Amino acid sequence: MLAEFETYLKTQANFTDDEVKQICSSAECKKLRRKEVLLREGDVCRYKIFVCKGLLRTYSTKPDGSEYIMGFAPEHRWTTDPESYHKQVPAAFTIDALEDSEVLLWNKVNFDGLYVSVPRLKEFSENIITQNLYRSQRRILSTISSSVEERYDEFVSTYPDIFARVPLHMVASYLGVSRETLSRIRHAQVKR
Amino acid sequence: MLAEFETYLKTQANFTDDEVKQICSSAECKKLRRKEVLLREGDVCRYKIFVCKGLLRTYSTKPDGSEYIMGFAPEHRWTTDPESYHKQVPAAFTIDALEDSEVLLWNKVNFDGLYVSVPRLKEFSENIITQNLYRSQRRILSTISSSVEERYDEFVSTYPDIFARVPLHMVASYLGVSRETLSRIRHAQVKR
DNA sequence: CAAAAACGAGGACATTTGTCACCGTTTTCA
DNA sequence: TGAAAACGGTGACAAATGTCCTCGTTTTTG
Repeated sequence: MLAEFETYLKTQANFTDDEVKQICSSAECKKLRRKEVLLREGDVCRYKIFVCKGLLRTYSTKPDGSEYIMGFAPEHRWTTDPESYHKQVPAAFTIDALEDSEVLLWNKVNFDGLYVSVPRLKEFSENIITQNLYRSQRRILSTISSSVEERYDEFVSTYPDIFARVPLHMVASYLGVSRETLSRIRHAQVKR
Repeated sequence: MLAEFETYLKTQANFTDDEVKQICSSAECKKLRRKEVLLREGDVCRYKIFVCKGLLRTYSTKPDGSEYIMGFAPEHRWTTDPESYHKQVPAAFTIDALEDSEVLLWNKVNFDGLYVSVPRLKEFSENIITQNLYRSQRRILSTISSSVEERYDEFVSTYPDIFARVPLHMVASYLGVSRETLSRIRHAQVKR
């Protein structure tokens, strides 16, 4: 599991072998079964998470039990509850596995410790956060400026790999519409 | 104008006098008139921006001329086009002033240079970015899980200072609905 | 100061979307 | 493997929202 992460680190940023070794040494490997929960809403998020294999989902639950999907994290994506991790406060989101998955975990103490021995990790980490910010902003612009159909098409073409692996009702939730609405849109598209 | 920023720096993070001086010395002060454009969509965003006085707006324009408001930046808020600044690529957003404003600007070379002389600035900067990420995520959750009326109430109570200073049609744009829809919601509320 | 622009509201109507109920198929898992 | 759950779709109807229009007031600006 670590081997895959090592090649990721070397291709993404050009960390040295020694730096890679350091980063790996403070990671915790964890296998997740489908539906297994990694972080529960209300708990403090203890980890930064890197997905080696599989697919994670981040969502929020309303009192009536309905779920709202904030995002998906497939292989080679980092994820966490940023606010909970950063400030060590109760999490707003639940993170669970949509497929059997393999993840690497770093707790805050260990990860912050790495900043000392691997200074460049700080830049790398900031890059990851900033990328998540771009993604969020694009999604916001998309929701306030585009029709549901346009947003659906955008999702399919931007994340074809994810689209192929998640049920449609989760895509609907991600887009902020009902299952039925998404179904109608798809139906209208096949006719064309 | 710098005096205000200095007190901000000392209260927010506890930078030393010397660090504050360093940070200020590479800033560029700029006064903006209402409606003046600081960054134009398509140009490369050269600056990190700190608002000392006034109110800035970030928005995106569609080919038909319609504007979609990504956010507002009042006093003591940092703003920029993150992707454009970070990667020095054409900006997706326009930033202009809704009121006569005073801002401080740092270009990427200068700001990155500060990381060397003021190492703690890196943490501080990452904090700002992470806060923006929280904010974006809350907004996304809000749009996919709440009614327009709830989102309107949330906006008013979360940003009462901003709400009092921007026209309603911009709030509507920010929420992703038409002016008329917002008008109806407000009308329904006064009756209660 | 006066003309022009911006602003907020409101009505009428079409369109989109949500909700509810139901159905058949596929997948899951004990 | 067999029952149960999950999944995707559909129709009917109500509710929410967009669009287009007009109107009167306020604000801006030359």
